[in-house]
Amino acid sequence: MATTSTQSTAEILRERILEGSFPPGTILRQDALAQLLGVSRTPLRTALAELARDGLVTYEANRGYTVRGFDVNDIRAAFEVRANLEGLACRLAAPRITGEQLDRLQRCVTEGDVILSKGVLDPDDLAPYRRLNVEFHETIIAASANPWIADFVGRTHNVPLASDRVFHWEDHAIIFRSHNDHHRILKALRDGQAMRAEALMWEHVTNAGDVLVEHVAPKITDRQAPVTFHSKDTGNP
Amino acid sequence: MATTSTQSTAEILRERILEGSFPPGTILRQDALAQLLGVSRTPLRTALAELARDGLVTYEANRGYTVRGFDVNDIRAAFEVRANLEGLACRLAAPRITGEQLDRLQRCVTEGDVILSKGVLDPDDLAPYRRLNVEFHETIIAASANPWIADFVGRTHNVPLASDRVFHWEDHAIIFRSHNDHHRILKALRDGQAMRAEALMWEHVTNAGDVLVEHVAPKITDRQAPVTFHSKDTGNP
DNA sequence: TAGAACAAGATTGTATCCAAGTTAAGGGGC
DNA sequence: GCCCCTTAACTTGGATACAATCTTGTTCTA
Repeated sequence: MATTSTQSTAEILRERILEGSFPPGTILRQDALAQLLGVSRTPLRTALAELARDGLVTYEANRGYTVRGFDVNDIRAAFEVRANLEGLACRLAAPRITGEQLDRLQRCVTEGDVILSKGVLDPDDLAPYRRLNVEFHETIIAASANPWIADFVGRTHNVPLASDRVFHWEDHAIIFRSHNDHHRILKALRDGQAMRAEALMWEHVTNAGDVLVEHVAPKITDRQAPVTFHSKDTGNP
Repeated sequence: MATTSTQSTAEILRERILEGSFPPGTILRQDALAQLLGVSRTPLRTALAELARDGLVTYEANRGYTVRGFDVNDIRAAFEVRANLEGLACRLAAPRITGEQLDRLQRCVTEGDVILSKGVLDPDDLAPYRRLNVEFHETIIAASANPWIADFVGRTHNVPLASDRVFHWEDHAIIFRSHNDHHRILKALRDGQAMRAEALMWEHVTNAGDVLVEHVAPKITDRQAPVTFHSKDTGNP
C-alpha cells in the first residue's frame, strides 16, 4: 500500500468524529480504539496527536484524549473567519486568476444551473451539487495563490456540522440564491472587480453560516455528558 | 514532571527549527535526532508528526521528515492573511472589549512610550519592547472572542523569520511610527470605532511585513542544498 | 458516619524489537 | 562501456513489553 497505517487511521478517525460517531466528551481509550480500528496503539497515538493539533480532540498529559465539543458560538466564529478569508481570497484572485481557472468556475456554475433548473431539489442531485460547490470555492482559493488561506479555510472545515460536507439541501430558494451568488462572483472575478468579488463572497459565506447555525442550533443545545468509549462499542450509535 | 517527554521534545524541536538551527532541506534522521535530544524514537516521532501538521517539516511515507524551506513569498503571504485576521480581530473587538483589556492595552502603550522617549534604541530595551508588542496584539485578539483568530495568527508565527520573536530593532523612526499606530488603534477601540481600528491594524501589520521582507530578503535568497542530519552534528552551526 | 489514606487495577507514556520499505553499490548481461 | 538487475545495508513504521501515572474502591480512624 502506498499509504501508511498512521495516515489511514488519522483519516478514519477524523471522518468518524466529524460525522458525529463519537459524541463530544467521549474519552478515547487507546487500547479499545486501537482494537476497533485494527491497529496497534503506536500509529493510533500518532494519529491522535495530529487530530489534537487540528483541534478535534483535546489532550491532557497522562490522562489521554477526549473528543472535543463545539457549541454554536464556535461554529459562528468559524464562519466569521471563513467569510473574511474567502473574501480575501477573492480580492487576491481577481487580478491574477487564469483563464483556465475561470473556465473551471464557469463549468461549475453552468452545471449547477442545470441541476437547479428543475425547480425542485432532487436528493440524488445533492452529492453532485455539493461537489460543484466545493470545487468552486477551492478554485478561487487556489487562484489567490496564498497557501495559508487554503490551509486555514481547510481547518475551519474540521468542525462537526461546519464542514462543507454538511449541506442544507431542502429549501430551493436558499440554494438558488446561493448559486446566484456564484454567478455574480464569477462575473466580478472575470471583470477584475476585486472589491466586488470580496464583498459578494463575504456575504455569501456569512449567510451560509447564518443558515447553518439557524438550522443546526437545536441539535447542539443538548450538551452530552462525558462518555467513555469501550471496546464493545461499534462506534456507530 | 508535569509535562510529558513528547511535549518537551516537540517544543525544543520547534524552537530549534524556528531559530534556524536546522537548515531547510535537512533530512531529520530519527535515530540520530532521538539520541541528540536524549529520548527514544517513539516520542520523537509523535513530535515530528505534530510539527508536520504545523507545516514546519514535510513528511513522506517511508522516507521520513525533512525541514521545510520558506521563501519570501511564503512570508509575504503569511503577513497578507495576518493583516486581515488581526484587522478582523480589531473589528470584532471594538464593540465588546472590556475595561480591563483596555487598561492592559493602555499599559502596553504607556510603557512603550517610556522606552521610546529616549530617542535612541537601546539594545537592552529590545526584549521588553518586544514583549509589550506581543501582549498588545494578543490582548486585542483575545478581545475579539474568536478562538480561530488566535489559532491561525499563532500558526503564521510558525515560520522562520516571520515569527514575532524576530524584531527589526534598528531604525527608531520605524519603531516610533509602529508604536504610534498602537496609540491610534487603542484610541479607536476605546471609542468603539471598529472600521477605523481594523484599517489601522491592517496597515500596521502590512507595513511590518513589508519592512521584514525588505530586511530579510537577502538572507533567504540562497537556497540551501539538501543536507542530512547526523548524530555527530550538534544542531548549532 | 464522614473523611483520608492506602492499595489494586487500569491507562497512558516510553523503550525496545521486528518487519517492511527505501537507498545505494556491485555484478552481470548486452 | 553503459544499463539494468540483484542484493545488502540502512531507515522508517508498527507491535509488543515495561515503567510511570492516574483512578477507584476499600478499609481504617476520628
